[in-house]
Amino acid sequence: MTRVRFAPSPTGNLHIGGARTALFNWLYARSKKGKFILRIEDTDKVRSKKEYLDEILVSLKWLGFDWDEIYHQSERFGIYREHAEKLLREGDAYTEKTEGRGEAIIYKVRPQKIKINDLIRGEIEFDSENIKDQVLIKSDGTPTYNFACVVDDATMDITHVIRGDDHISNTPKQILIYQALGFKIPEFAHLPLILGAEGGRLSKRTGATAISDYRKMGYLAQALVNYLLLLSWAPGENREIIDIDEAIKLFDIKDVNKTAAAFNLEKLKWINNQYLKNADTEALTDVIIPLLLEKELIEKDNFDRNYILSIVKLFQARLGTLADFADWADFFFAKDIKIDPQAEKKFLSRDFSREFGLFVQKLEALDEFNITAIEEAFRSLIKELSMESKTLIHPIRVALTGKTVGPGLFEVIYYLGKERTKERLLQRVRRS
RNA sequence: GUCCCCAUCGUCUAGCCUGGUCUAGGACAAGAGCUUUUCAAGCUCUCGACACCGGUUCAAAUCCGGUUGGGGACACCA
Repeated sequence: MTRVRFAPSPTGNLHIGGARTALFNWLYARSKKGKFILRIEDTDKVRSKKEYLDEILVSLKWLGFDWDEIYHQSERFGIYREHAEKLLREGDAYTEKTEGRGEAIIYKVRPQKIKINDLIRGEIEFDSENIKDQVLIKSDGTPTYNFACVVDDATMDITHVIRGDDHISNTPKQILIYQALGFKIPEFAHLPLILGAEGGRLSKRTGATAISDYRKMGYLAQALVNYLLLLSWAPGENREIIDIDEAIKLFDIKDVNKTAAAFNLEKLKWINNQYLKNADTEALTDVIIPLLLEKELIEKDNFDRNYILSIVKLFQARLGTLADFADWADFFFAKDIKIDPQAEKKFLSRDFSREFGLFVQKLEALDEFNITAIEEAFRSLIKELSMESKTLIHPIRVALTGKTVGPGLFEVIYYLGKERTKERLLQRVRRS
């Protein structure tokens, strides 16, 4: 039975890199019909925080990575000590006393070559002469990362250790301990790192890194997972949009790339748009409503869901993120619209009192207020005024929406309704 | 400094294992145009890469070696 694990440390939020490691472990487990185990590496009592743990679990669930078992290292200190004492008895480790502190247990590294056969990279060889003796149990009684990791992976029957590239140099140290303890050595697969846009380490400066931040920014979990997947694996046949169930079928750890990949927000946004435009509009409306409430564009228990649904439909194909909706469609909900100063300057610096006034009259005269009728009214007006349609369309759009971009004008007018359209246009009419 | 990993368009990648079908394919971004109602949607087109040097071979993006470049690790952090 394949057993893999994701072992986050609750000393910070779940970030892009961690999510990617979790993704490949989870994907591997599901593709092999094995188990995905979550292990919380909370041996650092000072830096580990409950709120980080909660955030990590919520983010993993949001991404859809359900786990089969969960363990906390802080509950297993006895197990680590037992194993360390075994090494002590067998002469593979020694103790060292530091002033003012307790006694540390240290593993004695003996000369040898260490080979690992990485599932992604092939054979990697190390010489133990480059490895110092390893502290197993610190003088405060807590285990070190490399030791707890080995004891846990072995006792939890982990068959495949899939983790970031940055752990390659930990691997020989850990193999030494596996051997000393007589444990079976698991398979290793080291994933390439994700770099920031400028090639360096992924940091706050190169964009938000916490998964919860992407959620807040309006990215869909499926889109984020899809993007992360593409960062070092390709489904083939030039496909980019792939749902997780299909990825489970096609995934093979051997196909994972060796090269570090730069994180690119533009592409993430594009993928997010692909998911957004294909999303079920009803479901999309339900996730958008809370965002509108938050922005106070609608009031709790006092909004027309069907109306919101029709507006969502209007914007769905062009949204980059969910947050874009509130920014782009605000004029459908706000009482006082914000006019973009640039737009005002460009399209409303001249007086359109006459044109707007006449257009309002045309709209008033309509028997039926629908998109076709509105367009016909507009077309007849520009004909009478011998104007080009765009010279009037843009000013009207800015007066109604405050923006230079948006859905088709006649749809905007229709969904805005006759009253609000009139009101916003007449605000621009100077009485003489 | 020592050890380790990596190297195809600006970015993500396909191809590499099993050399010829590669004047290297796709996507994002960028640029141009169309959509005579905008673009932040759609469509069309353009720009753009096998890091370098040597070797093996009839033939190398593909195999081998080196150089250069990038990244990572060297804690009683995880």
